[in-house]
Amino acid sequence: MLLTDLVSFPRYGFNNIEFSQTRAEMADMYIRVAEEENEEPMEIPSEDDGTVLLSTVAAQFPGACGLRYRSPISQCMRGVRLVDGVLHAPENGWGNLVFVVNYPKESADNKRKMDEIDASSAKIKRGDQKTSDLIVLGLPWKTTEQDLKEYFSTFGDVIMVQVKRDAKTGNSKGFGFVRFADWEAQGKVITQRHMIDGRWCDCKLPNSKQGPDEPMRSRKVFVGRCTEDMTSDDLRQFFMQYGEVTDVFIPKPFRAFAFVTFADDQIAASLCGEDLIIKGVSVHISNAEPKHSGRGHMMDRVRYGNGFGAQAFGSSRSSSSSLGNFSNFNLNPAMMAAAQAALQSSWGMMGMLAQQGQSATSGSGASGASSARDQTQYSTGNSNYSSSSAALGWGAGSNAASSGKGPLWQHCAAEIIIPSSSCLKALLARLADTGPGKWLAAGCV
DNA sequence: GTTGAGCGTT
Repeated sequence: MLLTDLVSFPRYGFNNIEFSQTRAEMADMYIRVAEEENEEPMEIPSEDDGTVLLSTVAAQFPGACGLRYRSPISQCMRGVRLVDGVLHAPENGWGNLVFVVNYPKESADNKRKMDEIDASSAKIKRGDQKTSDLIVLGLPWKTTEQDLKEYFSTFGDVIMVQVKRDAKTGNSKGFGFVRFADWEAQGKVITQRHMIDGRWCDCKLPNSKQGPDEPMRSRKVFVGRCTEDMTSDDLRQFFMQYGEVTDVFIPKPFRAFAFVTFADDQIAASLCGEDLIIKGVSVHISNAEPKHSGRGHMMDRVRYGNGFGAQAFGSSRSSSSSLGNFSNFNLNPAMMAAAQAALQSSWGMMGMLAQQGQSATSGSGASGASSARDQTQYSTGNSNYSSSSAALGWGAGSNAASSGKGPLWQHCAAEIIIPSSSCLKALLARLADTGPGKWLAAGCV
């Protein structure tokens, strides 16, 4: 700390050499965070009570789900306590330790795999790294192009900004466009929200730049049974633990549901069918239906119970996903067998696949029909669905107990349709995360 | 109370 700092912040009085921090004094403190242990740390602001919000970390390190640090005593890496999106200081305060960002395992794995794939495949198609205009939604009326340029320049070279205005009055319409010179800047800007002149704004690929079949769709999940006290920040902080969250939408007025979009469609797929506890409330995750779709798929899906029956669409079309496209990922028989074995043995985590515990009355015909229907509905012009799809089945656990007592996996029955190899991958990744399934990941995924 | 706003006079 420089002398001038002491002058301008008199609370660190000269005679208080040790800077012992009371609560009040911890306000405006920064902690040091880095992507890797040896990299140059970035200072991240803490809250008034000395905690640090995970969302603050994620604003600088998109996708972050926690922090760790090397204990000066044990020399081991230690995790920072995380409760409801709030990071709590280690016993002796944050001090000058450098905290290292944790990323969700699957996300990191996927990134690494994609890197490997990129490196190994000679055809480096840099073509899809061209930037495009991004729409900026939610701008304050007063925001000018100058303001926009100033704000976005912190992410990279801005080569275009526009604020759309009413031709007659000249009033802002509350949205605009921005374009970056480089693709990395664009990627970062898309994956976080932006505080511009006092309002939170979202940056997205404009509709005109999206494929006709909206590849984003499969990265989005529907969150049912939300309560009114769940803010979008709550949801963002909660879902961050699974992977990078790029959007949260809560309809207003309150309607007891929300949408959460991930950067990675596999993470979205892997959550479908789950009941998760947020703020003490059980919410239900399922796939997000296309926005302006005709009605009627709900009935098809509901009875299959595990929610997988209808998540067929879009999953193999994520070619514009920044994290990759696994549509050419081939399932070999060994993997199929391994997956099936994993599912059949009672590892107790099948609940994650079929927590609904519906009594699984449908056979393959019914849910197959549902998938096929979804396919025709959403995958127009795409015929690789069937070639990359796979179905896994296992025998029904007969102990019904739909009351919710007993291990969740006992409720699983009938079959799970895995609509694409990418979904299977997501499943395997999650299986691998828990218990004896670990070998699966090492060997097969 | 389980399926969502707003998208470019280029």
